[in-house]
Amino acid sequence: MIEELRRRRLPRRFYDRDTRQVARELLGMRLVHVVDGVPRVARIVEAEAYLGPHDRAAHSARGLTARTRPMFGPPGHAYVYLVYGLHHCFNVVTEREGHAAAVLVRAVEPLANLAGNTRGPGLVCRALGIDRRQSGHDLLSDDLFIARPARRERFAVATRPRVGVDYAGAWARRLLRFYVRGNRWVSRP
DNA sequence: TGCACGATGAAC
DNA sequence: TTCATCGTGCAC
Repeated sequence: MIEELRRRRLPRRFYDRDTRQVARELLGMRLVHVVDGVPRVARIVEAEAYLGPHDRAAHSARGLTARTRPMFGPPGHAYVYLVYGLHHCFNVVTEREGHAAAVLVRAVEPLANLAGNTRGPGLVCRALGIDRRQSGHDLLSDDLFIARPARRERFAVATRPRVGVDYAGAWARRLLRFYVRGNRWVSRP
């Protein structure tokens, strides 16, 4: 199964595009983390786009720091950070190097070797075994990557404001959160 | 060196 | 609605 998933791994050019487009198309994709030789597999059902330094809700809006460095790097890499001192959030870096945009994976549907709740970004990381040691990790690697499903899946996409960014003024009201309509694993339908 | 504050989750 | 909990970023 793991070789099949690796064959369907998304190429660099998938990530090197408009961040909203990437966020929307990430829905339905398989997020895979191999832990102790066991592939944990989940279907992405909710994601948020963070457009770049001009986006007041994005971490890159406060400039390049040791923490946010991966956001400023090439697309197709992980950006993982700690929020509220206890939860990790997994992001996918998008667009050309230097653009500093990313997509936050907010919820996934468990498919294989996952235990527990996955409705929310902190819970996604807990279930998949992701923490900030994975920040900067290449998503074209063999142990942490995103793959296409074996067959096309049809679903409707809902668009909403992002969660937890009220401090960002008008940017908080932008419709940059996408999820699979009707999916029971979405964190906030 | 100190301090205010989260791209959250769980309990009440 | 409240609170846990600590790395980060920026003010002294």
